[in-house]
Amino acid sequence: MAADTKNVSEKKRMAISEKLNRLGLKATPQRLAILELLDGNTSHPSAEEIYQRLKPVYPSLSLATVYGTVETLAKAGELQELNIDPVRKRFDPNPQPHGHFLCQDCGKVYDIELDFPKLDVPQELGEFLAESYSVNLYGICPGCRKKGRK
Amino acid sequence: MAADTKNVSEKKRMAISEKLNRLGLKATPQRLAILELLDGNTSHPSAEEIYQRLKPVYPSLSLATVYGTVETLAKAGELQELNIDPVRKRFDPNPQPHGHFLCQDCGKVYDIELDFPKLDVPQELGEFLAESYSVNLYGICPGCRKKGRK
DNA sequence: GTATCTGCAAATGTTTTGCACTCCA
DNA sequence: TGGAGTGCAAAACATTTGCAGATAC
Repeated sequence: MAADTKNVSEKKRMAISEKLNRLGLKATPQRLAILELLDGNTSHPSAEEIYQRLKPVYPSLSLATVYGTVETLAKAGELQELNIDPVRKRFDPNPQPHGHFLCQDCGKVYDIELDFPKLDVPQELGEFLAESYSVNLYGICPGCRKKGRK
Repeated sequence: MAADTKNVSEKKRMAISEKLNRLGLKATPQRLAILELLDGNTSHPSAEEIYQRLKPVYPSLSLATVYGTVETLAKAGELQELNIDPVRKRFDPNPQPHGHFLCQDCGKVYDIELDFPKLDVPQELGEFLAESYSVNLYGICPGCRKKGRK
């Protein structure tokens, strides 16, 4: 069991490592850790949250490195920066445009399915050239609605 | 001519003043100035830009007052705060949800028409209750495309 | 070996806050 | 006149930057 788990994360780490090299980026332990944390993560953490989660495991990790890494990865198209939260950037390992919902009660960001048409990007919109887009919703999430009903 | 212009802005100011009172807000010179500046303004200024524009006319105006005023007005539903620019909030006098385009070259924010369906808000989306939403596009604006082509 | 990357600390820029004073209703 | 609103200065955050030392390739 433990061996299996280890194999799985080994494999995952190797895949991430190769992906980084393919992008011309060095596969440093910090980058591996950040990408591994984000992989399949739907909590849309901020830079600070990523830092706090990894600090216990990589005590030498610096917040500036987290900022640098997510910026590099966003530019490489491996993840997206979300401007949904007015206070801080959030990061999403899924670089495809999709809807997000910010709960104004608990501050959590959720992926959300919309029947909005997908927009292919880059796309010409009149004389504007759109290279990416985002759909942000604001309101109350299911959990907070239940709490509110008390 | 000058008299007409004065009448027009007099009327406008009175309308704004009444609107504020209707909302239970005091019609202070600062609020009138901010609302008058924003009225019909499609440049989506930041708090700092509003402050810089009004400072020459109202030298005592404080940046904190600008922040307070736009927050109050946004809560009252009279304008909307845009989270499109990762660095600073922008303000739009049109409180209706509509598309925005941020030019990654010049930093200008444009209103944009989309054939995306309008979403009535508040709206139930599964168990989520959406109270507002925004569609943000990122790319290059017509002016910057022309410049880039040089 | 070397260009890239990291960590640290300081700087920057935006937004918020506390509080005394002012002024609109 | 009283409570809401303003201005000021300081504080609080999020993010960026410069640079010296470390390290992946």
